[in-house]
Amino acid sequence: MINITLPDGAVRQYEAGVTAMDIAKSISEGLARKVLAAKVNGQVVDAARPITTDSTLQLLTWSDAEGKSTMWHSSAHLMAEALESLYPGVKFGYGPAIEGGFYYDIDLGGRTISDEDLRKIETKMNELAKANNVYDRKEVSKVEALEYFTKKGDEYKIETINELEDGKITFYTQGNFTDLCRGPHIPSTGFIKAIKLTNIAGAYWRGNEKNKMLTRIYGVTFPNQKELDEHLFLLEEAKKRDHRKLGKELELFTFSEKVGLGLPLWLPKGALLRERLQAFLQKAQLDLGYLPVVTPHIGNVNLYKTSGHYEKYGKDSFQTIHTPEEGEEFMLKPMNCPHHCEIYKASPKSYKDLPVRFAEFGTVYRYEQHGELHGLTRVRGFTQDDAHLFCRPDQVKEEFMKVIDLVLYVFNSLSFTEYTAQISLRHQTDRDKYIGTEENWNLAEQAIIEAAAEKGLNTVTEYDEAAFYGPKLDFMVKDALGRKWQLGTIQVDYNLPERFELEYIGADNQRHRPVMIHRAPFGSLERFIAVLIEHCGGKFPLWLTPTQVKILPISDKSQAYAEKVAELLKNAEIRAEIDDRSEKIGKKIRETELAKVPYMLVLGEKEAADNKVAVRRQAKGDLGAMDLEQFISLVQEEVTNRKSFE
RNA sequence: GCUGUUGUAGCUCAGGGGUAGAGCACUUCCUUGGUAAGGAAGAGGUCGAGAGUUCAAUUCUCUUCAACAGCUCCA
Repeated sequence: MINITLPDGAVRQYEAGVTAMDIAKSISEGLARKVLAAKVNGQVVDAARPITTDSTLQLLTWSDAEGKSTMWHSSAHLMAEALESLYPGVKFGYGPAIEGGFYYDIDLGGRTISDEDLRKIETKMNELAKANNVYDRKEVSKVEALEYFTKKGDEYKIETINELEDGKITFYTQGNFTDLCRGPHIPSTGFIKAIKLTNIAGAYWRGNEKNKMLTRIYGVTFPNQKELDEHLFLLEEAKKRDHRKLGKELELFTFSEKVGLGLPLWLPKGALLRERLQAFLQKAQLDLGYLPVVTPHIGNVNLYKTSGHYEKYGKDSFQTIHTPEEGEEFMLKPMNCPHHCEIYKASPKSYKDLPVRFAEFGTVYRYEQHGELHGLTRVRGFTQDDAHLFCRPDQVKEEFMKVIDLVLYVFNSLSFTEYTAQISLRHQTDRDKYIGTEENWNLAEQAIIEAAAEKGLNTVTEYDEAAFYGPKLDFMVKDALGRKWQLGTIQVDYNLPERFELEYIGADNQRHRPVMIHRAPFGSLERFIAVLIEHCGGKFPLWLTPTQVKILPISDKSQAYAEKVAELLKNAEIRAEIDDRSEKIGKKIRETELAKVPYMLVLGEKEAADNKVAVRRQAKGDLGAMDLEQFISLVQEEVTNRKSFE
């Protein structure tokens, strides 16, 4: 008999060789129907794997992330089976589970497939799922494995097997399909109840563009139809909220081929929204002792040679521009920090002056590959809400914590309530790509880890994600549709102060080197606004929205009263517009609703006579008539408290 | 940058080897209407750009530019 410890701490005894599925059945049949895989002593395995020694056991179901990924991985196999039956001779690359589904890279031997084919493949998959074939695991020798795939003529699998260690190779078979696979898998295909193949794309074998381009088919599966429907609904909703679509509809920004790709043009409404965001952050920063600075859009190439950016990114930047007479070289500013370092150097600093915090909404230009450009989230010219804090080594942690507070204040003010932070450290072994000493790196990494812990942030730690000059703390927010976005960033930098030979005079009357912290709560205004648009679906909070109130006179007879109301709103610093077209009120309301203007004031002879306004809230409807003063205080209260739309 | 798909009016889209289509938006006129589309008339396009095939190309072919999806990249 062996002891099995369950997650709640309960210990049960079973015969050696018992499987997770047996144990599930011994607990309840209902549970057994839901078990997709098991975690035995921390390792995810098939529910049918015999357990031979005392172990801890966690049964994995659809509600566990590992349960989902096991199901999706098995779904990739199911899709492969369907493909093989529909397109004999197809060869298979990799077919993993990914966040939100799975894909399989396949070589169709010159054949192409379309969206209609996806429906055919789905149908076949459903058929095979209903057959409820078991995913059967088999250990094979390297020779056997090679023999099998040589016979099949699948060079991709052969290449993969050649890199595997003999004795650790397993095959999984379901129905008529056998694949090289480490596993684990769900018990049988019948657990897959709802299938959607989402799209087709090209992908290089092993992600290397020198290799052959394979066809990648993406899909997602669920244990019931309802969850698939919800998933499809979210996809629809995401499409509706796409910031590129809303940006056009709400007249926030545009692009012009003539101006250049990746260079957004802000339309008046978008520009005003942007300025309000800037003003909001600027006020918060002034309160926290930041000092505004302004620097030019170009800088002498020597500036970036000093900073190290030229060496690292010069080839991938916009090329330098030259003065006609002297032949001096300038670069478009890819970063604000070198300029800020020079500002720091403009006057001698005492330890009493520190920390010094220079803030600038600095527009930077970076060459991004053509295929990378995407709406406002990936552009070639963008404005960072940048600041650089120069402090003493003993101030790093405290400054870092203050920045964390600021970032969270910004998120909360914009109703991003779910966020995590990623601590990005060096690669654990490969350290050639970093600038700076081992000692400084260790100090910086430690400061971040401690500050994040003391602030009680929900963090994940990633190695090999640090910038070349220092470790960082990146904030990821979850938007209203549950999608994750990377926004703000805080980075410790021991490198630039060294390169720019920044100094301060200490209490000991000696020269010391300050530490620099880069930080940007929004990251880039462009990207942030894109995320904000999608988060709120274009229904901006009242304090940010371009037009707060639309005044809708019922007919010309109410025009004079409408103008009077508009004047009073303007005096109260409320952004209002009058729709004075000779259209019917129904049409004006419809258009204002679609333009997502939060408040409408329907003004007719009745309101004029009573000196009132009839208030309508976007998406909610008629709120009834009230005194104008009452409406103004309603709006002002909502603005002051930075309420989210709903 | 690579692979695939797409490019027709300001927007959303239909069409198709022989004088270019709709709805919305726009302009003018009529209408003065009470909480999600009142009516009429008008204007608006080198069918992304360049070349080729053809008597004839917006339509077919090639090249190119851009957008979209994915891959690779991201200070």
